Amino acid sequence: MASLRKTDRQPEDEALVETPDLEEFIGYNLKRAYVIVQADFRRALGEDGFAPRVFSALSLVVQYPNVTQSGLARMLGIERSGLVAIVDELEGRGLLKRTVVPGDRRVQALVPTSKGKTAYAEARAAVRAHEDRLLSNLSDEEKATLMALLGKIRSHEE
Amino acid sequence: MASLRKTDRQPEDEALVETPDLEEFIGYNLKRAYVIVQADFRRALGEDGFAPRVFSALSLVVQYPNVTQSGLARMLGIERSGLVAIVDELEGRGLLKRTVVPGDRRVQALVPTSKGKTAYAEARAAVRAHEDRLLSNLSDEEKATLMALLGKIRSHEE
DNA sequence: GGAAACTGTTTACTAGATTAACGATATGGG
DNA sequence: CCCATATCGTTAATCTAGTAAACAGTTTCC
Repeated sequence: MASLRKTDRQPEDEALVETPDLEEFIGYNLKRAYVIVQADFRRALGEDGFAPRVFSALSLVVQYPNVTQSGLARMLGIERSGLVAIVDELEGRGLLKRTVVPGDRRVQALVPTSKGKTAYAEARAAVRAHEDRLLSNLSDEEKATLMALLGKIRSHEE
Repeated sequence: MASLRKTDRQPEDEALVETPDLEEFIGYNLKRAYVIVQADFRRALGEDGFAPRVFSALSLVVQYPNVTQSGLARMLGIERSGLVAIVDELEGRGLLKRTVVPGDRRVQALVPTSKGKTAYAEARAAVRAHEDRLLSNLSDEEKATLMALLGKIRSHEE
């Protein structure tokens, strides 16, 4: 048999193989693309950098200071129980504070520290660099088109 | 999301952070879109339907009969150890068989049963219906454009 | 002949996320 | 006012998807 080093040969005795069905599905292509982008994101931000979801949370806290955890979870589309660890991490790194809200002792508003704002600005630059590099084979117009089409899918969000 | 107001914008924010907006990142939009499509996939295929990755594996086994597990894992972009459970499930449901390959006693070729081919044809129809419905606000041309753009990202595979 | 590589598998671990429950608090109706 | 109901942040248990490392058996190559 021939060498099977990098690519796997398919049996020649079968009928000629057509284009795989999988490639026709948007969902499959979406996932494969997402995995690539996510892996590159992590690589770009490094070992002790932000995970994508932590970066997203910090971004929203910087953009919407005094947001509550429930509000943040809603924005991120995750359960508020799942947000606790994320906020713990960000608070542990001194990037935000849980603060008391006068008038409602249930909630704790999330406020970015100045260190948090700086860290976010730096991380955002790193993320932009990562996307610019990874997507350098897409023109600005193509990127805008992709955003618009993903937005059409996202229109199914609550 | 749009219902949330920005609060207490401090002057120093402007200096440090221009418009921190998650929506500008391809990765974020990709993930949000992926989550929606995947959730709808599962809803459409039902409680005891295929999970996306199981569907993908079955698809490839039907189209590439006699593929090995290593080859299949490579095609799916996952580790071969992670494929064992998927193949176990498909074999347990009688949809494929692990068969001995004369000439190489290490590998076990994966062959779809006729039940497996039928089940795949039905599942594929269900997945197509799910995508047609979910993406009904995209024209055929837009879907093709989206595929092409995702393909450009996927060109970074391997 | 022997080192290196490959196959399928098990085991252990991680990350991400969900559900259900909880105590504390807030709110609105009667 | 009281009480039912809802909300907030949190913990704990569980689930899924996926990786990494090791393994015995097998094959390839020099």
